[in-house]
Amino acid sequence: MKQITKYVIKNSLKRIFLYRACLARLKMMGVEKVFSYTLANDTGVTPDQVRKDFSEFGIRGNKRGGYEISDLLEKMENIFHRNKDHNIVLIGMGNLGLALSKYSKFVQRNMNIVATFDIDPFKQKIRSDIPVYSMSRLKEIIDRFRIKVAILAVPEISAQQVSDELVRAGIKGIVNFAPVLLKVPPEVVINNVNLCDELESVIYYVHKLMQDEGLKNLEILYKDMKY
Amino acid sequence: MKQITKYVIKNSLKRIFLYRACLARLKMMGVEKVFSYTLANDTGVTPDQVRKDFSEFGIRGNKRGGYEISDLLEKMENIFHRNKDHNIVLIGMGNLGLALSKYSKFVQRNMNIVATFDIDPFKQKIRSDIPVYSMSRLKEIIDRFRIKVAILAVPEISAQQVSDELVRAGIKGIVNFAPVLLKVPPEVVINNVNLCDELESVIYYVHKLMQDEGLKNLEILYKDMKY
DNA sequence: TATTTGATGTGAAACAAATCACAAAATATG
DNA sequence: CATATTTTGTGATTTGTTTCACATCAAATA
Ligand SMILES: NC(=O)c1ccc[n+]([C@@H]2O[C@H](COP(=O)([O-])OP(=O)(O)OC[C@H]3O[C@@H](n4cnc5c(N)ncnc54)[C@H](O)[C@@H]3O)[C@@H](O)[C@H]2O)c1
Ligand SMILES: NC(=O)c1ccc[n+]([C@@H]2O[C@H](COP(=O)([O-])OP(=O)(O)OC[C@H]3O[C@@H](n4cnc5c(N)ncnc54)[C@H](O)[C@@H]3O)[C@@H](O)[C@H]2O)c1
Repeated sequence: MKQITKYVIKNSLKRIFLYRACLARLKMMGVEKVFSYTLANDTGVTPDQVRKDFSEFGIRGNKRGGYEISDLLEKMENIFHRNKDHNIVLIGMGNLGLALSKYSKFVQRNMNIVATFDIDPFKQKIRSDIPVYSMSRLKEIIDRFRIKVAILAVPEISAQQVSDELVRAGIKGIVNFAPVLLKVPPEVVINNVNLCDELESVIYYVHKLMQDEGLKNLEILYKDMKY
Repeated sequence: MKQITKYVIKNSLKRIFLYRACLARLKMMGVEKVFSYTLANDTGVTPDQVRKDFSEFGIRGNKRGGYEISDLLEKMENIFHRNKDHNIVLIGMGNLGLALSKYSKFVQRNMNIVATFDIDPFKQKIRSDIPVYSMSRLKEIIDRFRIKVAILAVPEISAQQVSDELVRAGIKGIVNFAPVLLKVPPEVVINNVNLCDELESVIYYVHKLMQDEGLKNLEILYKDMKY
């Protein structure tokens, strides 16, 4: 009945995030306008790609004049629904969960962890701005705040079971830090973040690079690791 | 002089990690053999893809007989240099750094954080299995342990400066958790992990899914979010 | 206002990745 | 031992993504 839905975020979307981060920085520096090649230079992609990506997401500038940064950012905010607040829950207040609950960038981007949950009564006593609830109150809180997205930071062994609970409680998207492939119904979005794999990837590429040094191979590597 | 090298790990490599995780689990369960469709079922890709990926990484099974799990895992260990130990350093023992330093999966996969560093003398007093050094000892330790890979968990504002220090000390690969694009020489591999983006991606896809429900759009979404 | 300049936006072309289709090989079966 | 069956491995094909090339438009200039 349950099926695997293991997703990889599209590269063009990742690049849009990149552009946005860059634009936000430029805006802070007082810059008002950009051209596709400005963004390209700053993010390491080609100007063509910037424009194609914008085209894909329906973002348009004005010919000759480039793009108005505020305008561009506003359009992106709309695309990503960043003008509204997003309430999130976090399950598992262990090492990782605790760190994530303290991460201020989430709030800065309007993503509020409004509640955290843990099976361990001891964890429920953590003094923190965000309340730590017992798992029995999961559905109640998710319903009350109309929460659709959860961060899962429980041990591998409990991940599937907690994921099932989340889906039953109405969660539609999960950022999963446990190194397991969750089985969820097809209408639930899973984004697996596997930090071991991220580290291993780097080790893999570093080895590849050191094995056969020289520019020829650098180029091959670059092909392998496209932006 | 410095240039941006912002990489995205190739999807085929990500899938190999997926297969390996699956194989490890099957092995633990006492299974000895797999077919491409076994792996495919478990990981949500197609059997063709599994075989093509194996082909790309030079892994071969035997016709009709499928693949011997131990053999397969050994081949993968070789590809990923997992038979040897990998010494790593971690910079920034704040919320995230502390969590990462306690993550046992790194050790299980032969990736040992042998030293951590922090600018804050208070952090250097953290009682932990892994020593916390002052930044002044960075080069000394990196040289002593012949370390090539670092995890960067310092604030956004210091990330570039610390990255420069790491590169000067001989680091060739960095997993960067700060939401900035580091400028490094082309022979240094950067893997940016941006948890805000990961969360936002999920919000984006959940919205997309809810906006226009129904199976037709589910299919479109799947195209957007390929395995 | 006409002309030049410079950047966008987008089809077309080139390239890359995934799927298909089937020959080849290993095993099972009669 | 010949034949049927099953699964791999890989060219061929399709599908998707990036790069190229240039028409188009907006602004600057004369
Ligand atoms: N620590 C890290 O840096 C790190 C890095 C990457 C991935 N991860 C992954 O994140 C997850 C958490 O890692 P961690 O190091 O924080 O582990 P941890 O053991 O420190 O924390 C896990 C927390 O989950 C709680 N928990 C256990 N079962 C539960 C359940 N059924 N319902 C609710 N809560 C439950 C525990 O009480 C604990 O507080 C693991 O899957 C791990 O593999 C951790
Ligand atoms: N907390 C999280 O869950 C989280 C999640 C994703 C990304 N991040 C990113 O990871 C980084 C660290 O986040 P955090 O929450 O752990 O922050 P933090 O402030 O808790 O920790 C940062 C640590 O880096 C140390 N530091 C500062 N400047 C330094 C320097 N020049 N050299 C060495 N050490 C230095 C500080 O003393 C501190 O201990 C940030 O870039 C953040 O954006 C954090």
